[in-house]
Amino acid sequence: MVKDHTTEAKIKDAARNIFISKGFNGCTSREIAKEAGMNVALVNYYFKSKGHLFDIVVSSVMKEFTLSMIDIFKSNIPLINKTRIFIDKEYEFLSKHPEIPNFIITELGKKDKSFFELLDINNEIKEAKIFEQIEESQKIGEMRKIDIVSIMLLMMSNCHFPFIAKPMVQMINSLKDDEYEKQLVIHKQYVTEMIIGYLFPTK
Amino acid sequence: MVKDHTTEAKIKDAARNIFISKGFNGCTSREIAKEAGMNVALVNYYFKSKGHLFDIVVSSVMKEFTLSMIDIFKSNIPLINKTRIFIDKEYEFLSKHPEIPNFIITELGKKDKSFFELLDINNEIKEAKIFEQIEESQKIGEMRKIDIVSIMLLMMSNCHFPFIAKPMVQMINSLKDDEYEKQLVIHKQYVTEMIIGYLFPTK
DNA sequence: GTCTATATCGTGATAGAC
DNA sequence: GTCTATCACGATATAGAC
Repeated sequence: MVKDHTTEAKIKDAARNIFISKGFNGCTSREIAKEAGMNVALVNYYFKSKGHLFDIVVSSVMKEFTLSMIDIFKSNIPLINKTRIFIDKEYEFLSKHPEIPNFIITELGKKDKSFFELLDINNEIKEAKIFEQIEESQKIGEMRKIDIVSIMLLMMSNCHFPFIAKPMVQMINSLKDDEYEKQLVIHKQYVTEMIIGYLFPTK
Repeated sequence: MVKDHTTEAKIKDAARNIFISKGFNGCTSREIAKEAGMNVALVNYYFKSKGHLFDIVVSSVMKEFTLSMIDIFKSNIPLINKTRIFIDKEYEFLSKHPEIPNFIITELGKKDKSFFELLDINNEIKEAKIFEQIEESQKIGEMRKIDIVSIMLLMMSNCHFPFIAKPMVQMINSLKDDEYEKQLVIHKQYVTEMIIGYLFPTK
């Protein structure tokens, strides 16, 4: 996404856009080259092969995606506020990059799944001390006692699905793009209210 | 899914399985023919082209998918029970066909989106009188006053996402397949509790 | 209906001129 | 570095034998 004007960066940006919206098998090397304003040969000159270029894009996108998620965990604020802000930031990020979750899920289902080792997201999360914060909040009776995986599933389900399933939901309800955008703004409020109310019943 | 032994049915079943798991561009006609135990020529003899066969499979899958969703709406039971049963049935259906939502969403993003006209799901839903039931429940103060699209989004988010994002969630939490299955059973309880609690605050 | 053989085209990748 | 031209391969689709 960086606006660098080197040839290499132009190719990578074009590849990113096309891979995300069409997937690896849904596009051709020539298409990427054309989007970048050049020839196929240059793509292979800089990135050796389509597959190699794809791997680079996937790593880059996944890094951006996971970092955007755990970024809020690092801040030193109360858990209940973190929860609100997390939902807020997720909707903000996904409004800008609505195709990324689908891209990651789809391509993750095929590949050899060794990307996450490379990204050491686990270390990043542990560093954020979010687990301790949840445990403490549950101990003092502020947060409902639910395992961490289910908490993550609840949060991600209600943040990501509205973006992932946009074409399906739009079609079922005959909604235009701008109507669906407005719906999302409303929906975020409901989601926040529901999740906070469920995870923190005393508030 | 019908176990018919005609050649045509064998091809359609094979195509269904492969298209759902790999997508249109992720497989070849030969692969489908081989899975069906025959030659490429026969596939085109019965279905004219790969694209035509794909359209037939998509229509069939979407019909099955939408009917499974609105089936529960037709029954003549109280709304709160319908809500519980809907979640139950969705998890049951998705456990059997975990790849279908992703398939529909992905392929829906590309195509010309005229499938739903063909399926007249709208008529089916209206026939089920679910809208009137929701309106009535909201009027008597039983159900929280939320628009129908957001209600649908809440339900689908929490039912579908855990299946759609399985590879991602599994990877982040280093869960094996059987561990994730157990997680889903637990999660369904939380989801039911949370949604019922939010949509029907007085209960 | 079912097969083998083949026509036609598009794709990934590279060689080689500039 | 950047281009044109080309190779090698695999894909869809079909013709034609049985």
